[in-house]
Amino acid sequence: MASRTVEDYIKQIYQEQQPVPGQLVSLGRLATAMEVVPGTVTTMVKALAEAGLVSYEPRQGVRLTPAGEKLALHVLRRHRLIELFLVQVLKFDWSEVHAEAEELEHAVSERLLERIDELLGRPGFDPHGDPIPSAAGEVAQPRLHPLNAARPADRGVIARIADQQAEFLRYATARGLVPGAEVVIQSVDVPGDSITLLVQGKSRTLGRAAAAGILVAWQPEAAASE
Amino acid sequence: MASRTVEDYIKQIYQEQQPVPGQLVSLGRLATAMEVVPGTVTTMVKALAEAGLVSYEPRQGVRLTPAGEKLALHVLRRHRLIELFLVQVLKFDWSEVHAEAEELEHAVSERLLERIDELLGRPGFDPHGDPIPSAAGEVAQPRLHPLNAARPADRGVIARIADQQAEFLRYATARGLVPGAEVVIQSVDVPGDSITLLVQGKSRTLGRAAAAGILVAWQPEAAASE
DNA sequence: TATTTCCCTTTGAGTGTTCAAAGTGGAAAA
DNA sequence: TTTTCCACTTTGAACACTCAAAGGGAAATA
Ligand SMILES: [Mn+2]
Ligand SMILES: [Mn+2]
Ligand SMILES: [Mn+2]
Ligand SMILES: [Mn+2]
Repeated sequence: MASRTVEDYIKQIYQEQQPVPGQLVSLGRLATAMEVVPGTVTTMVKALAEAGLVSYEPRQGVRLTPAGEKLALHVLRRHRLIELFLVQVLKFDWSEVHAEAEELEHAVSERLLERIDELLGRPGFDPHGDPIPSAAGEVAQPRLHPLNAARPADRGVIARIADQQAEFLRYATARGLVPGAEVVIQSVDVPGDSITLLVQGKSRTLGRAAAAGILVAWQPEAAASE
Repeated sequence: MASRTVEDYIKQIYQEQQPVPGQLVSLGRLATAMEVVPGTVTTMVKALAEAGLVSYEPRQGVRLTPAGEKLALHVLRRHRLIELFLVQVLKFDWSEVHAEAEELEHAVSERLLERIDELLGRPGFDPHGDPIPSAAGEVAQPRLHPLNAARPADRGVIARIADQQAEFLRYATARGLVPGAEVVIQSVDVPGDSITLLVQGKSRTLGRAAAAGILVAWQPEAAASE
């Protein structure tokens, strides 16, 4: 059985290499993310390589092996199912489930996870819109785009909040910027570094940086073919 | 924060010294219960004493300090609330919740525990009839008696199953011997080492050893005053 | 009283995870 | 080309937990 520490390292490597699967993750990046000194990561990564979970290229970085990726997806599945369970069954706010899931993901048995999955109706996405890997390790990858790349008159549905800091999630909730909400872009102010959009009948303006944390599935424009 | 290991040792010491609170628990007993070699317990107990959780009398045994007892009750509260939650909300069988709770009791936050307690309606007893300590550390101690000490015509309600091995719990379930069930003693066969009683309209016979694992709250006899 | 026995303790060692601090490789700057 | 610099690695040590095996205390037995 992988220890709690190993599970967290593998999950972190998966997330750091997400943008470009198969990409090398530098150990410095990992050290920052795991909040340990660089020497600790070097030691740990050698152990992970020994266990066959990563391939390690000294001074270049690490990347997950198939076994590592399988483990990462299992941990992510636990994490995200637990977050959804906490929100739907125990009425937690979506801004406070992450820390809790970070612990519980290492403690739930397969049997309990299966019960939770069943009770929730085999959901595909967690409260933040992140896809929940299936028990077999498959992940949905909907084509989403950050709000900051939108153009006026674009119309779509918020699918995912990438910035999951508690403060940002509370900010987003207060403005109706939650997965499932329909949005229409009203204007993009390039010099002003902001974007204005219509959500739930209200006009909202937010900066580019904030907009970058919100991912939208755009509706295909009826007029523009191809 | 007490580690998982420390919490388990302290809980075990509490349970071993339960029959006579304040009693010394021998390290050998503890080694058997924790499934480690005796030397490990000696080392660990010194650390627990150092942390102020137990008082250690070399070659005599250990006993919890007030701080140790407080910790034990907190862990037991988590364990028992989790067991009840698994049975009531996730529809686990009461014979399979123990192992799960043994892990989760170290992973749930105070906030999550509070939600569970609230959702369950601040219950006083777990699925096996064990009292759930309050957040303040108070435990109900109903006066219960083992079935093997019953006399013919005694009448009462099963309150607790002390033998919590999965196999015994399934055996008990199949015969209606569960907390809340009314029982009337029909006969006690001393040479035959068995006892016969009426449960849910059915007559059941069980051996003394099995009867000892079932605790009953007897109804005061109407006829006998004093 | 002398001996045996059993439990408990001590010692030395190993694993997993971490840090502080010193050392090194190699890309980038000069 | 040479130097500088930063990221990475190495080394030595600590902490929590564990075991195997040897040593010791004192109650029970003879
Ligand atoms: Mn999360
Ligand atoms: Mn975690
Ligand atoms: Mn239990
Ligand atoms: Mn436990």
